[in-house]
Amino acid sequence: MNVRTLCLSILHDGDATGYEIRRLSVEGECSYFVEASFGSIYPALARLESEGLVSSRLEQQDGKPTKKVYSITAAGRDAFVQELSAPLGEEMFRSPFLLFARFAHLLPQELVAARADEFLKARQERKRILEDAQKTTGMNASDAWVLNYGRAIMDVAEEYFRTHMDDLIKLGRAEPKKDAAE
Amino acid sequence: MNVRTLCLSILHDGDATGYEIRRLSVEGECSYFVEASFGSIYPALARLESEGLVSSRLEQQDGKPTKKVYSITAAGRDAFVQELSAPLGEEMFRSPFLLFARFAHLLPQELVAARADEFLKARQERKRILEDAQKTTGMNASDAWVLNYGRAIMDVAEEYFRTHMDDLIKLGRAEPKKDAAE
DNA sequence: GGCAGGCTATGTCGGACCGATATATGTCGG
DNA sequence: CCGACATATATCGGTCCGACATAGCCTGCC
Repeated sequence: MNVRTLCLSILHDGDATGYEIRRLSVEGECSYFVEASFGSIYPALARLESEGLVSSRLEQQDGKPTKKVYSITAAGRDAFVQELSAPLGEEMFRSPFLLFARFAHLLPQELVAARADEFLKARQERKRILEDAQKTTGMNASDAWVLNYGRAIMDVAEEYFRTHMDDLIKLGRAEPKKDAAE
Repeated sequence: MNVRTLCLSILHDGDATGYEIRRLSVEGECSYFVEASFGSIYPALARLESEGLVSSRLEQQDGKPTKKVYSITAAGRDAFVQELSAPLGEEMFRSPFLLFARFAHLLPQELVAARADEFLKARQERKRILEDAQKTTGMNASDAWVLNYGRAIMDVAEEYFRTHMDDLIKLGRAEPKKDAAE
């Protein structure tokens, strides 16, 4: 599941610029399971265009820079369905915080508490994005299913973390380098 | 949170070869939130050794190729704690299956059903690995906390998916290319 | 007025990382 | 006896991220 497929999936639902694709992938309804950076989106779009899977047109705007709007072609739609029919890649989950948490006993308690708080806030922000997306209209049944699945898990993840984070913080080292302050 | 830090985290708990680090990162208790391939582990270990953060010794075995066992040094432990004290990277979750699911209405129902089944099996396998890890002895409180957090979420994810996957499958296109079979 | 900062917008580049492959050794089953 | 599998190390091409470069326009502030 590469960036090319991600671009095709967004263009399948409507025209967009590279910038908009990036924003959708980071802040949109699917930001919790697909994401891509400019460094891969722009080259991917250029290659897709050279292969005839998307087309582009320049569009002037007043008060904003000229943008390059991409549209998916018939060949692009075919390639997209083809891609979805191929074997799927593995699910991937990376959490620097959980690696950090595994070594809480090596670290000062205040640091563990601060990181835990950041983590909770980040989780709540993600949840909020999903809730906002759920309010938008023009969503098909598949999108709704995926969104509901995501929300169900995020709700539990947040709830569980909120009620157990104190146990984690208690594992942190109390009063580290006390002498330095005296 | 790079591969170097992952290697240090494993070596912090005991000596290991590159091969063992890979196996732990893919099948171990933390495989659900950290993972790395040979292509990044071996170069990372070589660089860590050149920087004096780990040391290595060759160990002959009968019935198996000679292995290169790495140990963390005092400088390595310091660097590891330093790394954990630095700002953490973002959590990342990638799911080719959920992208697939968003377009279930474009795809034949049998394909959706097959992928959903694969997905459920993969989830159950992950859960099994975590349950096995929980049974092992010699686990500290931090490890136990992380493991409990992971299990809580995985249990819900599996349960929710199992009870809702039929709704997803129903969104698939019924009887595609029927004429070809007649 | 001017100018710093922020948003929109496109793009490049170095480095990190994955996945496949190469290589070697030994076991085990058919 | 040979292919399949497991252990073990290592490299390489290609993909992708994160930081940076560039540029126009808008807003707020002193």
